[in-house]
Amino acid sequence: MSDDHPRAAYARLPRDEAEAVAMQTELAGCVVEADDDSPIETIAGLDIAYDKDSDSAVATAVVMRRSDLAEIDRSVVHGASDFPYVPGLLAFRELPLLLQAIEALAVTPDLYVCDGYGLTHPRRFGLACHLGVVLDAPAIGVAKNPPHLPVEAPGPKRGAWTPITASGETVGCALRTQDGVKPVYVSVGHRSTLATARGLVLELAPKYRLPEPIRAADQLGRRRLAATE
DNA sequence: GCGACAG
DNA sequence: ATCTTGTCGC
Repeated sequence: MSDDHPRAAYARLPRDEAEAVAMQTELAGCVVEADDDSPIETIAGLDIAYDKDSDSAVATAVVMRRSDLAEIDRSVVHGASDFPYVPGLLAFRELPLLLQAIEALAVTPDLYVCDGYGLTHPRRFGLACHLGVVLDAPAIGVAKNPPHLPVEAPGPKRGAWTPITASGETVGCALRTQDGVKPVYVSVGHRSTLATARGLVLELAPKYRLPEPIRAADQLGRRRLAATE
């Protein structure tokens, strides 16, 4: 990313939905769909848990060592979302709190795994892309639900996958991480290729449907939210 | 043709 | 996202 685009500006909240869409359309050009040279040894899983009857939320980040998936760092940030959930604009709702959780970490992870889409997005700029571009760091997206695009179901075995295409371009893939379990939807966020992202997600999900860093962040957020009530 | 799209 | 525990099955 060049210096004429301050990262802080990318993280600011838009005044309305029209401006949000304009921001995404412009920033989509910043996404780098290629792997870094440096190896990925630490991975951060990110998530936000929302209180059922208030506007409070808890953003969590859990960093794991790639070699044995042991947790090496974690952070929890309590706050509230200023932006409503609007399909296609999830990043504006979650990014501010997620960035705070990341700042609270003691270590800088080599890769961020987001709960949601990366390039699998109407304007090819989902949460994982936005986060990756703002931090100028490798990021990928893992969603639990499929986009409204034609996707063939991958085979029943762990590791099976099918591409997700939009307008003739590959924007992600459906990946079966466990035998006979619903697939997850993987896409590039920033500074990664889909093949790398797919391989990593499979590697990070040796026992459950979701990658371990995401599972850990998810559980941590739920527990902290319940403990706060 | 329009609308449907993560959390 | 959230409401929700145990239970049936491999």
